[in-house]
Amino acid sequence: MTRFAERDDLLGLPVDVAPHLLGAQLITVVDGVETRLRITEVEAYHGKGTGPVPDPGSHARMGYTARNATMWGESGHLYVYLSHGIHSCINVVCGPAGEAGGVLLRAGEVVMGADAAAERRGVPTPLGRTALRDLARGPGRLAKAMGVRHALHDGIDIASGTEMNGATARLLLADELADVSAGPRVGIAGTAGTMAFPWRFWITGDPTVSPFRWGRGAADAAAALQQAQ
DNA sequence: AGTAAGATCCAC
DNA sequence: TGGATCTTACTT
Repeated sequence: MTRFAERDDLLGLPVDVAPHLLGAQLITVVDGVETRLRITEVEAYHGKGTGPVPDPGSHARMGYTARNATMWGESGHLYVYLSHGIHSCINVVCGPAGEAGGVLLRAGEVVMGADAAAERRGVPTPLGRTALRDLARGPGRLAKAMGVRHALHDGIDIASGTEMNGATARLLLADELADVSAGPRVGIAGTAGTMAFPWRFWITGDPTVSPFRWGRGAADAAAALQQAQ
């Protein structure tokens, strides 16, 4: 925990950068309130033309669109998108400008500002052990707990720490690589959600890691695979 | 213009 | 297990 992430730290392929974000801290200051999150679970997403193989599960799989524009920009910004019309989710953009890629922050432990996070989540305080564990367990909960919203903060820069709509965000890197496990991504249809893309990474044994759930297409693919054997 | 599906969460 | 809730992107 010695220094903030710079743009160059995030210049690699998302799948290579992702494990290094485990154990790092995302720090937000929203309307003067600081919250710190120890990141425990992430997923890598590439774009069209990014990396040696195409990623069929990425928002940027088909190329540049208005929605995924931030993914194509320079590293160190946050791609914040709306999921299912309800939930904001946070990605750390990786790779050089002109190449799409990001690391989705799926879960973490709130290590500072838990009361403010609970208020944003609508969770009653004081927080019990389970409520504290669940505060940022899942990508939608995580963004809400940190006060980051799609409409306000898509594109916010964590490398410069520049303010955007009342918020700043930074990333404090971990000193050492965590004990990392890898597996299929959550909620992704088809092959992209199977072990063909083991691009979900988490800190082994950490209680804040979100419970695994097969994506619809992934479940179908797995069933078809079982059938074939 | 219409529609289907979605990187999710919560209550039943 | 299904409904909420709405945006995006693809089809007619």
